[in-house]
Amino acid sequence: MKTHSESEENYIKALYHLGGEQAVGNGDLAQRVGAKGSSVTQAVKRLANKDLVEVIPYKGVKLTERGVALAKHILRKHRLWETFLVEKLGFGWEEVHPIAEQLEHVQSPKMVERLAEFLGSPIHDPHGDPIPQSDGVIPPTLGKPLQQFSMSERLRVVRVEDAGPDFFTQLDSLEIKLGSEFTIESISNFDSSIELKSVDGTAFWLSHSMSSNIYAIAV
Amino acid sequence: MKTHSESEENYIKALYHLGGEQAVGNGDLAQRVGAKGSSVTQAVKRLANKDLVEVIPYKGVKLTERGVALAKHILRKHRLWETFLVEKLGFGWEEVHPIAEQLEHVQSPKMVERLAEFLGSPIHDPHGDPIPQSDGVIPPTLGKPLQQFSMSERLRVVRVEDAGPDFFTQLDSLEIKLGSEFTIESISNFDSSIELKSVDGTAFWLSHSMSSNIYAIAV
DNA sequence: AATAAGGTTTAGCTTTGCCTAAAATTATTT
DNA sequence: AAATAATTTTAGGCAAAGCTAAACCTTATT
Repeated sequence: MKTHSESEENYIKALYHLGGEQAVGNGDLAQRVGAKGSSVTQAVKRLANKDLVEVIPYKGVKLTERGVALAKHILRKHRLWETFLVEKLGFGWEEVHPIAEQLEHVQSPKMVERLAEFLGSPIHDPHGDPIPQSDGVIPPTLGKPLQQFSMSERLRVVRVEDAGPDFFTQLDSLEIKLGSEFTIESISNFDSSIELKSVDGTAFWLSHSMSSNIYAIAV
Repeated sequence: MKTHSESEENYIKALYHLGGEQAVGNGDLAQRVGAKGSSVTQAVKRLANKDLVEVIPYKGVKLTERGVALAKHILRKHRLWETFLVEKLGFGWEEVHPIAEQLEHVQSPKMVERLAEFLGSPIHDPHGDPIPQSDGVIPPTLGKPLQQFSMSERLRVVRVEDAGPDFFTQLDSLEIKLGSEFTIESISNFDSSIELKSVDGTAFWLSHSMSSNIYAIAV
């Protein structure tokens, strides 16, 4: 496996995020990597030369098999490092993303596997997102948004969307963590906000925009 | 503190390694960073613009105060990561350098301090080299080469030079680690090789080239 | 079907960072 | 002190990656 520039890896990541194995439009990709369309056209040409993507001019770009494998590997590193930062260094889940974004480019397969082992071979990161395994298998993405639960259901939070720092701050102040359990106390017909009751009996309301970024399983 | 490219950081590191706060010649720097003299001339111009070095054409380059601070900070990161890789991930001391070389460029002061704490605020890395502290103070470099000890002296290994993978392999096969204690059993007048006796009684000979890269303190 | 709008590619420029070859400067040696 | 050797800088190229503006396809609208 050759070595790739950070820029290249960022394109691969973006492509995987946007389309998985499907084709992605130039514009969407440009937006995602924060570059102009013309820069993207050039970049994907370089990637096509390295057999990481297939390009159909004016139509779209698609990861090759090799591209998908690379994307998964980068994602694996990213999520393992996030886990490290939270579990071992005591970072909050809202602050790890930008650091992991740098760490994910460090090249050392051996280190990645040792790190995974050191962390207890986790299959979900601190946000509940699945960590691709070394063989490329991706563990299940758990949970459904809180709105999809009904009155009186008991649930456990298993994943949160990365909806920006303020979202995480709000979660923290409500003491909502992965693993927290609640019961649906009531559901507003007016604005789809939800009232949750925690195990210790305290109840509180969650706006729709909050609850739609929180995923849980019935328990 | 602005952000610097990896190339820039490598020049700063090299400059610090070669001359500390003293001026360094273009050629030596070129050799150290693995580039041609002409590339170095350009690179140091860029660094001078950022006020990290002072250049006197045809004479030499010297780190500014800011440059020295940056160099120390990079070295701190490098040695903390080496410590992490050995202590937490179980790497051998011969394999951590190239990985730490990548990790040292990751930018996050907070992570560095958390990492140091996580490792127990070490002041020496797995090779016994001092880890610059967050305030820039550099702990003492311990030990003197084995040749400088005399017959019958009892010593403790506290540092080894990074003399390449084969050197480390040799150390490992002789079970010489940081902290190992020996007595000088004999010293050859012919080739300056040294016979060491370990605490458990086994004795063995060390060539001059081996022993000159091993540093110890009397104990 | 023709045209306007929108997205994509090409062309040409910029910076970083490296290269080789030639010119310039400093150091060494006779 | 002059000549030669060694080192350093300048000049001119190249590739990666970004940009803007202009040209070029596609798609949607009339």
